[in-house]
Formats: sequence, structure tokens, C-alpha cells
Amino acid sequence: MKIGELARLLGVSTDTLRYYEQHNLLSPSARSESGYRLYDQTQLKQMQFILRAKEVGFSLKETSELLQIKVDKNQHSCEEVKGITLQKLELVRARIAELQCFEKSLSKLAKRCCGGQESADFCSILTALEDVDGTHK
Amino acid sequence: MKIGELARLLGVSTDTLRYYEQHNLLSPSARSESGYRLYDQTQLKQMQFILRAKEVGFSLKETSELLQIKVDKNQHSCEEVKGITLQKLELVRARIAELQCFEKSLSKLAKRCCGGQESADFCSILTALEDVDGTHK
DNA sequence: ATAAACCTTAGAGTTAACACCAAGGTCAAG
DNA sequence: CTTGACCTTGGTGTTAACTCTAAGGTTTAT
Ligand SMILES: [Zn+2]
Ligand SMILES: [Zn+2]
Ligand SMILES: [Zn+2]
Ligand SMILES: [Zn+2]
Repeated sequence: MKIGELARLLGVSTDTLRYYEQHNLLSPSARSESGYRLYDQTQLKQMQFILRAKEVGFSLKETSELLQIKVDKNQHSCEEVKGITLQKLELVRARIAELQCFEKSLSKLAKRCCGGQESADFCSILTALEDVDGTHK
Repeated sequence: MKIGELARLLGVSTDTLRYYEQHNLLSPSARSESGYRLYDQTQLKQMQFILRAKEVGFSLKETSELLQIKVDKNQHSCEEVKGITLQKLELVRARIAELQCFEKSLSKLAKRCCGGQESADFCSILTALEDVDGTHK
């Protein structure tokens, strides 16, 4: 299988596949005489692993770690794998909390502004941001 | 006030102030003979506005838009201001939803892995990512 | 035999919000 | 008069995950 075929099969770009190769996520199984990358079922499976890891939120770096473990599983423990997962989970939760804080502030601001066509001279959003005490009132 | 003083007052770096100037968020009120940036109360207030906007989640670009409106409020409407706010709110909510999806998947994965010291040969996290049908069972 | 479709490498561009650095000018204190 | 603290410009580096370009070689179909 050449790079274009694999890309079409997976719904990614050939650039992406070359990028993953550069970043040690996926190497072709061989090269043709003319230097074209060649892939087979093993690579297809591996890309599916990568894409699934991406779906659940792992970064490419984290996915790469998981792949390292996957290639010789018996040299690694469940502890490691779960560690990576929990660490990511922490990060995701922290980011959610931060965004929820934004969400709260923004919806509070939006609720108080009439949103009408009249001039913004007394817009409560602007005044809330101007006031030193922008959180209350 | 020179740039260092203003920076100390606000708890930001002088680099940040110069960066904001480059990006049209805050210009000094004047320059000294020797070319030093000079700021006064107006700039202090404006920086506080910027920092508050940042606190509620606005990007610098969005903050810049808000500042444009603020400088001549009567040429703009509440509608515009609320529009920016609601648009941001949408974005934040979308991002939260995406992260919550990750959170769900990750916690499901973590829950099923024993996390023990034994080899990862049968780690349910890895097998879940390997299986085409990684979401169920 | 030639055009279309495919492939190669190497490198630059994108976005956000700065941090850091070099080389040099300025200003107050001792 | 010389440190040391401060300031200037202009530039590069950071992170993530690609995307795009240039300049060229290969394959396949007509
Ligand atoms: Zn209004
Ligand atoms: Zn309003
Ligand atoms: Zn286990
Ligand atoms: Zn496990």
C-alpha cells in the first residue's frame, strides 16, 4: 500500500502520515525501489490505535508513550499505562474547571447586557470590565 | 511612569507591555526625550480593563475589539458587545463539551485498568485502544 | 509520448501569548 | 567616573499538530 491509499483509507492526509513518521508514531514497513513508502496491515492497525487515542484526548506525545509500551507490553506494567491515563485525566479536568470559570463569568456578563441597538454608553459588560470591582454588582 | 514601574504595579512583565503595544492594546501616552515609554493613569486603567477581560476568558484579539468599542462607545451598540460575549461563550461551551467527552472516555478507561505492577500484556486500556470497537465492553 | 496523478525531500507558515537575548543607550548614586 | 539598574529595537524561541510550497522524480493511462 502506498501512502496515498493508506491516507484515503483512514481519512487523513499524506502530510499527516509523514508527520507521524517524523515523530516516531508510525514507520512504513518498507520502501519501493523508487523510494515510495509502503505500508501493510500492521501499519493500518497502528494508525487506528493512534486515531483512537486521539479521539479520547491523548496528545501525540502521550500516544507515542503508549505505543512504546504496546510494542513490548511485557516489559511494562498496568501501572504505567494507568499512570499516563490518570495524568491526562487530571489535566483535562483542570482545563474544564478553568473553562467553567470563564463560562460562569461570561454568562453572568451576557445576562446583564440588554443587547439592544442603542449606544454602548452604559453597556453593563463594558462597565463591569472597567470597574475595579468587576465581579460584583 | 516608565514601563518598569507600570509593569510592577500590574504584576506583568515589561515584555508583555511592549507586546500589547505591538498588538494595539495599549500605547504609552508619550515618550521621554531619550525615547523611554511614558504612561499615566489612563493607561493604568486600560491595562486593568485588559487584565480583567483576560480573567473572564477573552483572548487578546477579542479584548482589542472590546477596546475599540470602549474608546467611542456612542458609535457602537450593546448588541455588538453582547455579540462578542455570546460568541465567546459559545466557544467556551463547545470546548467544555469536547473536554467532557474526553473526560468520560478517559475515566472509563482508567476505571477498567487494575493499575498494578504486573505486565501490561492484558491491560484493558491498551486493548480498548487496539480493538476496532474500542468504545464498548 | 505525454499528461495526470502520484510520490520524494526539505523547509516555511499557521496560532496565541508571550519569554528571552544581544547590543547598545540612559540615568542616578556613590 | 563608573557601576548598576533601567531602557531601546529587533530578532529568535516556545508548543501542537499539522498544512502548504517548491522543485523535482515515477507511474499509469490514453
Ligand atoms: Zn444595553
Ligand atoms: Zn450592553
Ligand atoms: Zn492490569
Ligand atoms: Zn491496565
